[in-house]
Amino acid sequence: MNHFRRSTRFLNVYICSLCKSQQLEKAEAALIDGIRIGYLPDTTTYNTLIVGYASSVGFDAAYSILHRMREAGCRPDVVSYNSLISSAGRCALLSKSLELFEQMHQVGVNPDIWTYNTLMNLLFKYGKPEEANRVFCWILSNNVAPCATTYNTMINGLLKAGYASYALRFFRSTQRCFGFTGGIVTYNILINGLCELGRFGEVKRVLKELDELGTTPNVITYTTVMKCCFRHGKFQQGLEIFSDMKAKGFTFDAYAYCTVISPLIKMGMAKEANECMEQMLRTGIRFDLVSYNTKINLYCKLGNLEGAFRLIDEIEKSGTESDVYTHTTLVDALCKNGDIDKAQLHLKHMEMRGFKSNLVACNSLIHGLCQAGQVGNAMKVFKKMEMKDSFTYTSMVQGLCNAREFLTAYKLIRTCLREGMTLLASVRRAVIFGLRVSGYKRQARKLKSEIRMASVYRYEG
DNA sequence: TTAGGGTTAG
Repeated sequence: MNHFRRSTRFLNVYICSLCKSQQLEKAEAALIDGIRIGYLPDTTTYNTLIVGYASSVGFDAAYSILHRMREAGCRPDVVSYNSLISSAGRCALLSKSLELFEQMHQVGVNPDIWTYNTLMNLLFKYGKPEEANRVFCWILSNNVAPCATTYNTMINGLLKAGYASYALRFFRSTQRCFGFTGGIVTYNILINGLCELGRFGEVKRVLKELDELGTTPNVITYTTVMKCCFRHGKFQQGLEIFSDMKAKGFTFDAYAYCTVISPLIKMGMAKEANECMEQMLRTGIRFDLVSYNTKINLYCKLGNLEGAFRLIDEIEKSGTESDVYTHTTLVDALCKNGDIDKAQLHLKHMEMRGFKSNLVACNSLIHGLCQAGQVGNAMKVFKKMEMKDSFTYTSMVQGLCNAREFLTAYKLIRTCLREGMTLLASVRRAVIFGLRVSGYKRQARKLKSEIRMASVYRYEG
């Protein structure tokens, strides 16, 4: 008996390593070979396959393992259900996750703290913070012991839902009532959430608290603060953090590299970004989709569009699906290159592949059409767009000014202001100047005063 | 089997 148990354990370890490297066919073959020579698969074997199928194929494939498991006489346990609940959530199937939670009760499998943590996380992720909070209260009232992940999930979810003050109060109360001190993960969650909300004073206080606790910041802490600096225009400070990380000997992962490469591209420092990318390639890091998208963006900015398109094949060969970022980056590059026809063709290609029309791609197209002097065509795209933002209006108004259609630009800019959006100052000035020199002095005065009023309103708001 | 950082447009 012990012999079989030990052998099954070896079989499970082997199947697990195959699943992790996405070799599902080999994992299935190992299972068949194992049975043939008398190593009976157990619940852990099938749980391993659930995780393998969930990460490489998808929820349905993972769910089908549950039936195979029962047919083989193995009873699904809490790990089987937790893995499936999590997989359904990753595939945007929240109702399926909740269904599986119900099913657990019906078949007599008791949920554990992992089940509740996963559910809470999914409820926050899909915009249901009240329900996530109800799960937390349920945990407490039913004497299930929360763990660090439970508190961290609550803090993260509350911050992402915009309840920063409540998240901080929640953290303080877990410290007081449950003796939860919080570790580096908690502090990283707090720093990231507060950075996203622009509450830099509190970020500084949290960083100080981390230091006082004697906890060493890790690569995630640094990456988070660095991104925050770049996002708020503090490029020099961001680059200093990057140098500091190198000096301290941090091992850079794909997240850290992408965090620094993208702002370098944005700042027009393509040469430096390329050096950083080459460094990233030298480390042999496995490229995931975001890394590939960053590389595609870099190639586009270096003018290597052919190389950028070749990278799509590389992505697909690596077994990853390209996404809306991949294609939108290419549409923008084609527009900037003046290849408007190719950009429009690529947009059609995106639609055929099931990508919905997206704001960024339309904005790039409007900008490209205006730059190419096709203001009429740009206006057609503009009118068809269901959603517009300040980028849309800025490009369109700029295009109209270049075409000396100041009255139309005047009407658009007023709509934009009414909707509470801002335009680049240079574009606002161009419209006012254009109106004046074209003899529309009254409209120019009116617009100037409306712009002033809108800025006062925003300031007071 | 659960929680934290990275990608596109004016």
